[in-house]
Amino acid sequence: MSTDPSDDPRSAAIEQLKRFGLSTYAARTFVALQSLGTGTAKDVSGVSDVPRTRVYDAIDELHERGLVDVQQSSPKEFWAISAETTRGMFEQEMDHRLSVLSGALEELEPAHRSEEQQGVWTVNGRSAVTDRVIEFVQEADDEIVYMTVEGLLTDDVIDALGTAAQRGVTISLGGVSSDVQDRIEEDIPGAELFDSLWVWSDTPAGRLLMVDGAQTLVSVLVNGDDVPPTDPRSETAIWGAGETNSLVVVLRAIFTWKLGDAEPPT
Amino acid sequence: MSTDPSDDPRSAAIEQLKRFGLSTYAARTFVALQSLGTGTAKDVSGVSDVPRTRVYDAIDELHERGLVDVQQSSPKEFWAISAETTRGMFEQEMDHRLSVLSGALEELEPAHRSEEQQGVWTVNGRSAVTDRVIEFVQEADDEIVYMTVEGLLTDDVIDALGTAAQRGVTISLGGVSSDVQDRIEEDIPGAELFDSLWVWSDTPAGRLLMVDGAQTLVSVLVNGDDVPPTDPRSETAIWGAGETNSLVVVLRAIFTWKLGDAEPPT
DNA sequence: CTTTTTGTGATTAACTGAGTGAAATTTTGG
DNA sequence: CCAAAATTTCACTCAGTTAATCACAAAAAG
Repeated sequence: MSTDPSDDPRSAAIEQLKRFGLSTYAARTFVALQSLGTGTAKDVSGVSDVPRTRVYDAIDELHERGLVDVQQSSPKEFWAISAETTRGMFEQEMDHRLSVLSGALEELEPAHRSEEQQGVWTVNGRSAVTDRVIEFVQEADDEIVYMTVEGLLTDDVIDALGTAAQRGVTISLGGVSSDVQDRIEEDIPGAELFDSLWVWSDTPAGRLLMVDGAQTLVSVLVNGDDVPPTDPRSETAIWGAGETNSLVVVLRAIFTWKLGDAEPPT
Repeated sequence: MSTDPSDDPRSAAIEQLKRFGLSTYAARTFVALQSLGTGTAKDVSGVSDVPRTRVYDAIDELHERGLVDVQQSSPKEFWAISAETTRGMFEQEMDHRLSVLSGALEELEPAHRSEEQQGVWTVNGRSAVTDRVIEFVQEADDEIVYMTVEGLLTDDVIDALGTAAQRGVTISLGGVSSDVQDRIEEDIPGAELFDSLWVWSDTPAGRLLMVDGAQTLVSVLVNGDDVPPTDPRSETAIWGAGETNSLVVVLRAIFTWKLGDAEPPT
């Protein structure tokens, strides 16, 4: 609020640079140089609130990272790389770090994951919930039942469903308004569309997913205490896995009944 | 050396997670959970050296970020998302932060950059040098002279040269062994290849670039004090811009003389 | 009902990093 | 060539953050 990116590009940039691992002085110095293009320690100190005597350390840090070039004269002059080059620089570093991380994590990952579970797990945040949905959809073998409200049927979910459909998975999709039905029929040919099962519209409804009758997820849109309802963080979900998981059992019963499926509950 | 990623995926992962903004406890906890798949505070504390009573705070942090799901029971159980999902999570966050950063920086960037310069700038590190080379090549209008040693003629540089060639820029390329010449002729049709100008091979040679007779760069491969010669960091360059820049004047003189160009030195 | 385990909160210690100032070096002007 | 001013480097203090420990409340297990 106090630092809206568009309001004050300075603080926004400084904030991000710090989070990318620069010290406060280095971040401030770089931003100052960015607007100056070129300048001495004095110039930098003038527009950046960095003590002049500390500008040199900051420059060292930046020079090491390749973000600033230095002119060996007295007074020394400093030159910041372009915004575009900066982006490329960090992009590369992040790519690298991501590879290291995921490589290491994969080595640690145990063989078996998320088979039979007793309890029910909770997830916070829309993107985390979406991730979980996609994960489950990707693991589907036979059948997917997915009920959702308009806004939450995003492209990535549709993609995952489409891929599953091609794999031969039966897909039942509920809660979709007629506007979007055309698109769905195009992207997911085999999908069977059904209407919302119950009083779905006036509640803070989210999504409802069942995969192979053994993995289920339910989400709601919370009018959080400090979070506006439009905020992506305002979605919370619970999920459970395994034939005998309580959440799974309940949802399977409901769906089997309502959709009039052939399979009887176990 | 003490923490080779492949030697110890644990510390490598923890290191990266911390750099991505997690606290030490959160990082350790996540890594522990990653190898456990699922576990209680006690379990986590056992394998991670995190005090048991602090595991809960760490989990809070991770749950906020969507990296861990929680089971509301007693004892609470925790579940870490898969390595793949973790990567996706951070990838998305980094993408976003990069956009914010480069957006803010572009707003700050002054109109004019790197026109006439008096001094000579220094750059450290191979990637930074390469960036500068590409930047200059992209700004070329008339003529590029580029002399380099084999290993430093990477794909991205070739791409940039190719683009410039299509723009109608004359390209002279030196120091390329006959092996690579075929490839060059294919990628950069108009390029004129010439042999190394002088005793180029036994020196710690790097590259030598001149653009439009007004922008030049010279690099050497330093056998750094603490840096092995193969290390990408071991390249250092100086560059200067402007018709009257001293480095530019010297190099232009040499090239004009050696290549027998029509243009006389100013 | 007692004992053990689990979860929450408060408190202390250690450390990193921002900020300050003095000393050494270099430049500039006489 | 010398003196004054500025530039640069270095050492130190202080504050804020975070790791770590401890004490206590709540809940399960026996």
